[in-house]
Order: sequence, then C-alpha cells, then structure tokens
Amino acid sequence: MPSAIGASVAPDTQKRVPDSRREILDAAAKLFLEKGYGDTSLRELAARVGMKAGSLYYHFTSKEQLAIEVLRIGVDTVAQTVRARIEEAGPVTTPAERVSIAIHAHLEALLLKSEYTSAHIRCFPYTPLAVQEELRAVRRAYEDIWARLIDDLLGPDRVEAEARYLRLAVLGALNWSLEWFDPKRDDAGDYAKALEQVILRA
Amino acid sequence: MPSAIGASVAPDTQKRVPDSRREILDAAAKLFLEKGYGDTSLRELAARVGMKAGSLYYHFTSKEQLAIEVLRIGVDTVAQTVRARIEEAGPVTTPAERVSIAIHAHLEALLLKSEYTSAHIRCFPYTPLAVQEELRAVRRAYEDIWARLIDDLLGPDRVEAEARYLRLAVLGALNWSLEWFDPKRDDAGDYAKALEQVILRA
DNA sequence: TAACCTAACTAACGACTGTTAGGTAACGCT
DNA sequence: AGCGTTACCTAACAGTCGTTAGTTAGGTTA
Repeated sequence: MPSAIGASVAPDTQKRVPDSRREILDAAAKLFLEKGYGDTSLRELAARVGMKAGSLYYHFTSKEQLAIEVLRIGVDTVAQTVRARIEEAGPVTTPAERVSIAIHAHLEALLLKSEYTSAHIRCFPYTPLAVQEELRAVRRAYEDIWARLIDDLLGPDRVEAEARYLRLAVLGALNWSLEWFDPKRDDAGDYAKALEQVILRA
Repeated sequence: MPSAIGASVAPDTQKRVPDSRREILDAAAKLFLEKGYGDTSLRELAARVGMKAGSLYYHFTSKEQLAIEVLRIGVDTVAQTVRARIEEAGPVTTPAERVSIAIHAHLEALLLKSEYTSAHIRCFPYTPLAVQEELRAVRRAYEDIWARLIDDLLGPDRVEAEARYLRLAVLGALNWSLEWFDPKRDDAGDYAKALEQVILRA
C-alpha cells in the first residue's frame, strides 16, 4: 500500500524532520540582535533550541562560523527583497520611483521581515575581524545596489562625493530606525513615506 | 623665598597630580567605542592606563558605574556643543540656520571631538538595563533639543508624527556616520553641508 | 543481523570574567 | 617622629566562556 503511505506523507512534506540547523540560526539571529555577538553565549543559544552547548558543534564548526552564516543571510535577505521589489515594478520606472521602492523594501526587510537583517546591521561592527572579512563581498554588493540607485537619481552631472554622502545619509536614516522603531507606535510604511519625501526634493 | 616657590608652581597648576580618574575614563571611552561594553574587560582597561584591574575599584565602584559615567559625559558633550554653537550665533537666527548649526555641531562632537560621544552612540543599546535606566534623563534632554529645532523648522502647521520621523531621520543620518566615517577620506564639514542641503528643502 | 550514520548527550579543559580582601609604599599634617 | 590618607598592588573567589573528546540512543542501509 504505497499510495496510503504517500498520502500520509503529503500533508507535512516540507518539514517532517525538525530542521535543527535552521532553528539554531533563527535563535542565533534573535540573540545576536538583542545582545550583540560577544554577549551571546552558546549555552544560552543552545538552551533556546532545547539543546546543550556542545551539540551546536554538530551543526557548526565554531561560533564565528555561525555568526558568518547568520549575518550573511541578513544581507542576502535585504538585498533580494530590494532587488525583487524593483524587478516587480517593471522596466519602465523613473529613478525617483526606484529609490522610493528601495526605501520601502529596505525598511520592510529590516523592521518587519528578517531578524537576520537587523542582527547584521546591529552587531556587525563588534564581530571578530575574521567575520567582517568574510562578509565584505556581500556587503559591498548591497552597497553597490544603492550606489546605482543614487547615481541614477542624481543624473549624469552629479558630483561623486556628494552622491556618496547622500547614499550614506539615506542608509543611515534607514538603518538607525532599528534603534527607535516600536511596532506598537510606529509604522514602517509611514516612515518610508516621510523619508522618501525628504530625499526626493533634491 | 616663597615668591620663587610660587613661581615654580605656577607653570603646571592644572595637573600636578596625574589625574588617573580622567585617564581611566578616557581609556574606557576608547575601549567601549571599539569593543562594546561586554567585550571590554577591566584588565585590558587597567593595562592601558598602567594599572591592575583591582585598582580601578579605588576610583569606581563597578564596571556599570564606570559605563554610566563615560556614557553620560558622551551625551553631555554633544548637548553642550550643540547648545553652545547655537548660542554663539546670537538670538536672531532662522530655524533653518539653527538646524544647520546643530548638524555641524553634532558631527563635530561625534566625529572629531569626543570619544565619549561616539562610545555612547555605539554601545548604549548593548549596555545593562541599569545603565540605560540611569541615562534616560540625559538622553531625553538631548532629544528635546532636536525636537525643538525640528518643530521650529516645520512651523506651527506641522503634523506631529512627521516632525518626529524627520527628527529621527536626521539623527539617524548623523549617528550612522560612525559606521563609515574615515578621517583620511571624509570631511565632517562636507558631510554636514551635504546633509543640510537635503534637509533644508522641505 | 551487522555496520553505519545522525543527532544529540555528559564532562571536562584552560582561559577569562567582575569583584573583593588585605597588604604596602609614598606622601601631607600635626 | 608618628599618623592617616591616597593610590596603588597581589592573590584569590566564584562563575562563565568557547571548545573538545568520548559516549549513546535511534534510524537507515547492506
């Protein structure tokens, strides 16, 4: 009776096995976000997923490797979110429209969607140098998306240094929201709109 | 020969005694800035001022108290810098001029003047709750300066929520500069001017 | 059934943490 | 000359850290 077995398997196809690895990554992202890298202990992390500290080493070779993986997912998430939203808007958008879309998408990933992204933004600077090295490429790739967006916005007779400062100002206004955003009080979309208004007047 | 003694004392009046307490605070600010609160060890801090860890307890009652003192100096410095610059400009300034002055002053304190201020900005969120509690009032006082500045800029028919978002966006763009500012490449005044241009178009 | 793999466990290592108690030189004041 | 204070030291406490070695129960495959 293979059909009966097949039928009984069908309803819960995607995670018959409790995916411990993903659970660890999820919990690590949350802990890194709320405590930072150095103050996150593997024992507390293990406890949150119902394990002992030593068992984590079955899934990851070291705390640094774990951090690399978490923070990489963080950048990838926000980068893919922004790219996807711009793609969805079609090929005939103005530079200003694309900047607006990117602002909304960045905040969506940072504040609503991904603890990985917020963990990255918050604790990257206090991570061991080996971790920072490992993430340089992915971070650079995401920065380049914004460099392109801002360059298009300012047009061909922009001053390069000013474009850079504008980009960093926008990213600062976006990322700093982690420090004050309160879901009970604030709305990510509202803030995106406010920010978009300020920027799209130049 | 009291006059001779008096003359010999005069040249070095202000710090005949090497002010260890201030040296510790200075070194702590630097360490908090580069490593964060949790990863700053009292032994390394002591080593930087030529002491042993236990000796720090002659000057401070705990690591938390030390952090409170460092971070408080950080806010006080930036608040006094901003207030002083606005004061210097005289009583007949426009709201836009005052915002411009505040932007320059905030960046001056954050990036050039005070490791205390940058230490505060960078590691406040990862500080023990007791420390955060202790600093709530001073932080609030500085926020209020900016709330006033932005309110004046937007005028009486502003929307309260939008004023708040604008204020947080500006402070985000300012504070985030800690993450990318490189004295060899960047100029704090230039960034201030770029930022001022973006903001004073609304 | 025997061999192997998976996913966890326990127990311990050495290093490091903030903190405290007690000791000790050097100094100013009486 | 002696006393008290200042500003440090040494040594240790109890606890935590990341990490490793060795073990074990349950499932899969030969």
